[in-house]
Amino acid sequence: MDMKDRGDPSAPPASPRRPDGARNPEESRQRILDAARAEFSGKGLGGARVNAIAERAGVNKQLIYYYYDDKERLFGAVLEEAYREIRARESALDLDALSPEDAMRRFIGFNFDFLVENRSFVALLNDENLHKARHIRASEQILALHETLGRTLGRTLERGLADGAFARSVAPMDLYILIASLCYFSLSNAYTLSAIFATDVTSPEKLAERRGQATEMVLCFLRTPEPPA
Amino acid sequence: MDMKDRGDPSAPPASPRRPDGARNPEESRQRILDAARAEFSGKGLGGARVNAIAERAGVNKQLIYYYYDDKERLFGAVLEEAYREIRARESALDLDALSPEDAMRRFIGFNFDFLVENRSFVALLNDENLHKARHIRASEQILALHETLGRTLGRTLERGLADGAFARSVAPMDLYILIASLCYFSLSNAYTLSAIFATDVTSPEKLAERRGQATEMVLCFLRTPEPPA
Amino acid sequence: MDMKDRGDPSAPPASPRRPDGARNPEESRQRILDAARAEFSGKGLGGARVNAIAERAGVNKQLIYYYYDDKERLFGAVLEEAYREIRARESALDLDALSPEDAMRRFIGFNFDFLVENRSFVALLNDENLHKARHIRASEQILALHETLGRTLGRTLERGLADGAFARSVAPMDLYILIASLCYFSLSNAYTLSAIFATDVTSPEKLAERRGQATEMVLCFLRTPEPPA
Amino acid sequence: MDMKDRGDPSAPPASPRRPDGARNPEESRQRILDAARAEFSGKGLGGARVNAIAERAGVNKQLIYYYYDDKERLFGAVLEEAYREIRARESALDLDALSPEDAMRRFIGFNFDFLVENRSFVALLNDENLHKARHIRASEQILALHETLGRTLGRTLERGLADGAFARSVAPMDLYILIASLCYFSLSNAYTLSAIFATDVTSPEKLAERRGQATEMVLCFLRTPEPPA
DNA sequence: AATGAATGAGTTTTCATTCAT
DNA sequence: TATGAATGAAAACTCATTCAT
Repeated sequence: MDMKDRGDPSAPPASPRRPDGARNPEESRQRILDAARAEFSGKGLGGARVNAIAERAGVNKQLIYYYYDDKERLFGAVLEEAYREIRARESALDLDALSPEDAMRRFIGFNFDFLVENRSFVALLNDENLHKARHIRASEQILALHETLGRTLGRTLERGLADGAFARSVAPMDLYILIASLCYFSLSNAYTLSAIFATDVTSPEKLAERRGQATEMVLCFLRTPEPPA
Repeated sequence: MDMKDRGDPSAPPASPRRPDGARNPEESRQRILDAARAEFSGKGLGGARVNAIAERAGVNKQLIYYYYDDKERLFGAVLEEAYREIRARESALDLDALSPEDAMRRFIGFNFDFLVENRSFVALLNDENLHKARHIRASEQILALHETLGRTLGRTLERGLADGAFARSVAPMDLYILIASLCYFSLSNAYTLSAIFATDVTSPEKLAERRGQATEMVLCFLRTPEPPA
Repeated sequence: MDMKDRGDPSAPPASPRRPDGARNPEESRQRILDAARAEFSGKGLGGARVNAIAERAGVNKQLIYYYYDDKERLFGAVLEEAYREIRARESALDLDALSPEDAMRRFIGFNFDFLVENRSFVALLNDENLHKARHIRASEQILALHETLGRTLGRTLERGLADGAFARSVAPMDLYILIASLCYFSLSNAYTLSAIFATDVTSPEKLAERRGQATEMVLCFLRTPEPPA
Repeated sequence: MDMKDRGDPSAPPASPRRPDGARNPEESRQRILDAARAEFSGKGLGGARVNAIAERAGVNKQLIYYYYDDKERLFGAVLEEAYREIRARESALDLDALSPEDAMRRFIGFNFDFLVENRSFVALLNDENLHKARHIRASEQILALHETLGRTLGRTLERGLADGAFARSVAPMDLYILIASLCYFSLSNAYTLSAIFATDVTSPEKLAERRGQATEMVLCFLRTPEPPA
């Protein structure tokens, strides 16, 4: 768990030029993307300022338009990169190599940890929902990333049902949503919850505790046979 | 379950005047509040337009300033009203009159249903988190509303532990967060989830199913004794 | 010939407020319109600067948007007012009270003089043609103004044919276009013609001469029977 | 009448390279000029976009600056080429070989036809007038092209007066302007006229008719002796 | 001869807010 | 209590032009 959230690179390197002064288009693009992610996750699409992004990135504002056309598309590109990252890491979990229960623990733990360490992704998603997922739906890339999402989880589930580790049958999508709920909510709503309970609900201790509870909860659920209706 | 979400009153009554032509300050205030809620929940604080709110409310823009001083305070007032409503209904549940398990089912069901029927509240909270709960923290009223939040849930929990219905001890706040997670996430992230899974995750059927799963999950969890660490 | 071209009011009154300091929305609107006409006719729609219009009008720039929504619509409003003026004056000519030949002379003379004194109208029309008459076609008002345009000219023509003053039958629209050509071109192309001929083609003497020639030309044409094809 | 208007080459050849892959500076220059003419005549100097010109020409934007320094000079070059063409064709008419009346018919017909087939030239001139003929006056080449313009027409006029074909003495420049008026106006103002009269004033039939009328008008005028003042 | 990257100045437009009645 | 007029600051975006290769 050594990932770093690109969400808030407070100290932008002075210039996108290479030490030798040469231009570096690839780096420029990436710096813009990083700065945009920080700005968007902190202020939302509407609240983000293109000016601020340019400053954070240390590039001329117009360069943003040169590469990304407009704010909307930049937002889409940021989302795309963020999704690509989580899905890539998820694919690397190699759940099939673990026992169903361990695989499930690992999947839940990964999701929890990823969100904790990528708080900006949480903020991005919230905002994307405000905009009715407009950018996601416009991005074939993002949609393609998720075609296999249910698959891995589904396989683990089936293996568990087969070997008796699990006793309840759930649709993979539903299971995914339940898991994501438990990982996501206390981060997405960290500020309101903390205000209301007058305590920091994202302190390391609380997070550790909640990570355990989420895992437990899902496993309890899967282990218990569905009660007869 | 007959509550109506004030979130989107698309057709504003023609005028805040009463039939007899007299002015009606209370109604004006409320119309502004309703319009603001619709606008804020649809566009966020940053994306909402004071102009649009005035139009929705069918009042002059300046009247908004007359009553609410500025956009921020208007947002705060909207939040306040929304919180007041959910907490008031929650208090009316009379959990103590039910068996611990039934009380727990009722509490979860209520939360689930309330959010389903008040999608605008979900949107409002998301946005408030983007702003680091600034308005909530500034509102003594909202904070006061929550002083007893853990209490009722805690009592139910203790009753269940006492009579053997529950076997696991959780801090009421943590339990509340777990429950809220399961109720809230698929609504707050309905658009992104629906896009990604290429299906409507908030169809009535899916919602009913998820309501059941959330309840089951929490009860399984509470019934199962904590495994020895 | 005492009309004044509103095209270039170089010295804008300092403020749209009345001497007593009161606001004066009607005057504000008109000042914006006048300033816009000057700016548009001098620079074209694309070259005109909203800023410059605001300064000329002595009003806040935003007021322009308050009244006219955007630059395009402002341009349309300017066109509309200009067309309304020429057509109103034209209607006031009372051609039916004159002999056909005098009526024709008067019509031609009026058109010539109007354009000379409203050079900004000529510039406006040129620009509108660059934009494929987009604004005219969008304006029902302008279109309505012209429904009777051919009528008056047609009547004069017929009267002349009836009493033998004229010997050639032309469609009123065609006649109108021929007349307008002779009045319009040396004004619309004054700069290029003057450059090419290294002389001022719009000197008062030249204009007077051309006015006479245009009249003569049309009358010669109308008096001469159409040669057998 | 087989000339083609370079005004709107919508499909730019794929590349300025020759089939053998070699660079082709002369072609690049010409492609830029053609693209510029299309863009300028469609949008005006102010509305034209250097970017768009580059795209139309299929060359890199910077190449435009390499060859033409800036937008203004490019516009001047376009004008220059356009003027060169019309004057060259005009010189080739060989009016002196015809009877005065035929020569006059030919001159008028040529002007009419040239403008019909070079609508972009008309648009260019309109725009140049918006800019007070700045570019023409700056171009010695263009000015030189016109030194003899009045000459040919003047000779035809004199021949006609001498042999009695014409009865009216006009300054060649004035005659030129009258002729040009009749040829130019319904093209320069085609859109506004068509809008106002709710008909296409540049349909082939209308054009043919107007061509005849213009010729007739000028000849009537020249044949009729000036009335005593 | 030709190109992709980068920029600075400016443009329209938006928007919360205040003025004056 | 309610409104139409007016404003200043800032926003996104545009565009001709230059840099560096």
